[in-house]
Amino acid sequence: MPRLDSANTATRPTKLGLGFFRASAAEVARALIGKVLVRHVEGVRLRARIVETEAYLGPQDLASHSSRGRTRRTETMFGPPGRAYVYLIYGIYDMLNVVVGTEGEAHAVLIRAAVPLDGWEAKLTGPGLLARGFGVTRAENGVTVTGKELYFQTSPGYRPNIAITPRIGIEYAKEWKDAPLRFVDENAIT
DNA sequence: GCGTCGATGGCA
DNA sequence: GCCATCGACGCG
Repeated sequence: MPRLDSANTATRPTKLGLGFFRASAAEVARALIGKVLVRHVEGVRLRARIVETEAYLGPQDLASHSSRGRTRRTETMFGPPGRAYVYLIYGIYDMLNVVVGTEGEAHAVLIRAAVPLDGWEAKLTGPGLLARGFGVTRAENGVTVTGKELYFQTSPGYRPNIAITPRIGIEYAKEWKDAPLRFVDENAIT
């Protein structure tokens, strides 16, 4: 009797490759719910299951930084997918995003919250705290998210219960403020 | 429990 | 003069 492949892959997390990030921002944002963010830094491995994301589209999306055009800050967004777009907000917090879609499109997914794994104690209940908890700062702007220090994994056997809502903190974005581009895992307590 | 507000810096 | 935020504070 042959061993079932699905039984194999169902027990071991696999790393998400570049292809995963070539889809639309909404698709990637939704697909990242329940996946695991992994960070290797200074000999330590940090892992957390993603429970909240938001999709930011190209220049037409008034909530997206790309709507202000290609500038020094947004340069990474307009680059190839599969890289981290990290910027400072309110002078205090760094935000971790992943560039997705195709190069030049400037679509990105904001990682907003996660649940720490492996006994790691951390508060990752918002984008500012998440980046801080993972030690991600603007120094990581432009690094690949399919490398050794920062990457995503599947979470075999985990089934998120996904809710879709408007994005947070973008009241200024006119007709885009109500766009259903925020994805939340209802299994998690937020 | 909820609303309000200050911190703090890069950006257009 | 804005912010893709957070936590502290004041209510009652």
